[in-house]
Amino acid sequence: MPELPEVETVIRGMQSALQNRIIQTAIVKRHDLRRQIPADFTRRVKGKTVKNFQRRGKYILIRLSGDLTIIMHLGMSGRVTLDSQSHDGKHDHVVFITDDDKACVFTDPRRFGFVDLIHTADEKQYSSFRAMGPEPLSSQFTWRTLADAFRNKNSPVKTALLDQGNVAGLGNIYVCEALFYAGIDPRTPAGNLTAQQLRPLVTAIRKVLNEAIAAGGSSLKDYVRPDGGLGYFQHAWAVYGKAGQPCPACPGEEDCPGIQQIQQSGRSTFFCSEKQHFCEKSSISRDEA
DNA sequence: AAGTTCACCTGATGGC
DNA sequence: TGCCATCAGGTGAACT
Repeated sequence: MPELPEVETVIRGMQSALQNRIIQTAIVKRHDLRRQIPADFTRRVKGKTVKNFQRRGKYILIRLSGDLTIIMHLGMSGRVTLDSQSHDGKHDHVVFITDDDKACVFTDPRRFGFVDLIHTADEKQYSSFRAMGPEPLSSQFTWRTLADAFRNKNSPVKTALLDQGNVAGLGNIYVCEALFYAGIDPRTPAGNLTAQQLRPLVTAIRKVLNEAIAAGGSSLKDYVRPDGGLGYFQHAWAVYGKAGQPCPACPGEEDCPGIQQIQQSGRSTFFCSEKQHFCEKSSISRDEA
């Protein structure tokens, strides 16, 4: 399920349900997720107060009393259920019981996600965060920072945007969508892009993320928000998962081939080659960079 | 060294 | 009904 908008939706749900609650206990039913859950996890979080929540890229940070931070990642199939009525499902891995006797359950069939616990002071050194790029919805993210990150890169802009070291939180869906709105061919080498293309790209990234957050994320497969409601941004996808369908930007135009699907770095890319233009390397891009 | 492929794991889907 | 192949929102190690 989870790219930045889905993670943000999960955090907002957890925040309203768990903020200022005390963790009575945390039952770890399986330690062997993508990373091992620390053996002393339960002992260390028991009795702690949930202070607040933050997001870094696709990672959920849960601040506890005692200067501890739970780091949670949803992988491909991770879910969080609040006020859960049952937590004995096959893939229910961690259950938090709070002082209002409610259960918050972390479920992840594929176990690509994980739950970890660190001292808050060690966060900057945490391996996942050390080389992570700027938050795309922050003022730190500009066409200039993207230009710096893309300089001399030959990998396709689609692949470069998925690299969390260039910009944090983007995944396959929203990269396809953003490149569509920016009118950029996903096969363009990242280093070829000029300010002319990078400005609308930054705008498009912010637009798709903000709209998806407002819609409660995209519900794919059986993903639901922590409160049980469905996100509905999947209905707003322009290109993702729409191979063979008409391009929404050029309906009825004879020279529009419709949405095409290709593979890039082993992942599906959806785009319209009529609306999205390939950018040749220009001397201008080198001069500006 | 940058760029690509693969492995990690389970479930859903579709063809035969 | 079953069996097999393919695909899926992510990440990082192991290749070239």
